[in-house]
Amino acid sequence: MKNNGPIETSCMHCNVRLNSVFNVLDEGQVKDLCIHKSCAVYKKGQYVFTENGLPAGLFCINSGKIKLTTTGYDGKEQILRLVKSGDIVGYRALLSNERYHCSAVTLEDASICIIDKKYFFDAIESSPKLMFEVVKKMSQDLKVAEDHIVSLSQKNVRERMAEALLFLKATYGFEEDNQTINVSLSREEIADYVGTSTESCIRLLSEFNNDKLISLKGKKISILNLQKLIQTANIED
Amino acid sequence: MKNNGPIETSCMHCNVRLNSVFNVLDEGQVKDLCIHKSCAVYKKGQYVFTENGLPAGLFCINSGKIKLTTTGYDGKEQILRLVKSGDIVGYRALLSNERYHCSAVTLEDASICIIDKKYFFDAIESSPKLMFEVVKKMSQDLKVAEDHIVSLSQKNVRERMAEALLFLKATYGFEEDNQTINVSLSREEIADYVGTSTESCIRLLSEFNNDKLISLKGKKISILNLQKLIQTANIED
DNA sequence: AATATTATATGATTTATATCATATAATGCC
DNA sequence: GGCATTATATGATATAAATCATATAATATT
Repeated sequence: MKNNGPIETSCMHCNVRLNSVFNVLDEGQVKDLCIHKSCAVYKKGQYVFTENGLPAGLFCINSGKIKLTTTGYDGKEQILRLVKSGDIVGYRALLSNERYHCSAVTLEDASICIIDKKYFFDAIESSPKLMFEVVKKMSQDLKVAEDHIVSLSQKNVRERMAEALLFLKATYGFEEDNQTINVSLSREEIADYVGTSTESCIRLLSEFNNDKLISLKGKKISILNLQKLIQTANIED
Repeated sequence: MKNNGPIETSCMHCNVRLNSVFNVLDEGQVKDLCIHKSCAVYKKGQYVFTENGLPAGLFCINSGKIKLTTTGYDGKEQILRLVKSGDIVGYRALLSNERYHCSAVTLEDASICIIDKKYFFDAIESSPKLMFEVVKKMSQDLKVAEDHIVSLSQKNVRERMAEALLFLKATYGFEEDNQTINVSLSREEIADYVGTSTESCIRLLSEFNNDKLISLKGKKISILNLQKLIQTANIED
């Protein structure tokens, strides 16, 4: 049932302005852009692009959540970035004219546009504003990556686990109850982000649960004591 | 004696083309650029810019080696990037209009140009080629950072140490003897890159030395058995 | 619905690596 | 040149976290 390719849909209903980097474009530019993009619907677990593939364009997430993963040593998966609606993905390889060094997989059903490569390059060349937006996006991703490096180098697993929960909350926000993190990841996926074993991940979540920092209901994690979670993460401020 | 500020020198003797991103400029553009940059000589250990500072321009390394470091938890230093002559530094914060999130410190005496901020922005706006060069640079740094994340998440200290030596070799190359890595870092600095304790770093270098993978002479490290070091690093290929 | 498969959970054990301790070598300083 | 400081080295110990093992719960599959 899975991985049978995305279902193409009309592009008329999706609003490209959703994607923050395009907010700098004016009405005419957006209209023009829409001609050169096509939308597709992806089922949960489908690949948007894969490691070592060649970029054909820029992907814009209209709805749904995406993980960017790379295959590490002994085939172990590493989650590099987590992406939400409004974000662009695949811009790095596209801009630097390289193959993808990671894969993009949907974490839930998603609607994603692809903007034609040639058109995108024309667009950023003619609109410095747009170019700066994309540059800012990459700059932000670089900062996040380097923060992750410091965390992995200097923090223990417990601290990183608490930090990861705060990161998930910051990225995807809460559900209507104002405490449940609005994303469903398996314990293994969380471990693949934190850089630990699945067992250690499960154990620590259990501990946090026992300590009433969080509560667990299946894959859904609720933050009960934000202050204590921040303390556990050992965040400086 | 240290940190008494860089000594300003004439800009006439330094060739901006050294800096790879500027290779795409033509003769006239280089000449123009030279008017808007100023060179400075730094002693070993001096700060080029510091964490939380505001960027005044783009730094180009004419000669010397630089480390980009950030202060982690409990004040522990993390080395994020290592830079050599021809490279640019401080571009991330400059482009995204943010404060520096890391400091740049010279590892040896260095000659560094600073290109005026306003002029640099004009230059990249008028020259898409230059813009793309800078974007490629950031893209490369992002890739390296994400590779580092995978390594920190999935490899043990021994593997990361071997990998770090290969990284130092790839970055700075060998001396004339074709085996001595052309950079002098303290054991603590290497540990701050690898993400381990100074003691573990010293111990592992000692081990590699005993196993004839490398040889040690003060801060100078020579690679004696590249093949075995690659194996130890557990590099896939 | 029944069975197979995968995900979550938790205990027991091992191991890598940090930490603490102390010694020696190298470097900076008056 | 001699003294202080810092860097390197190595041993002993503690401990965080991986690994191995097994059980149960939750999902898929037929």
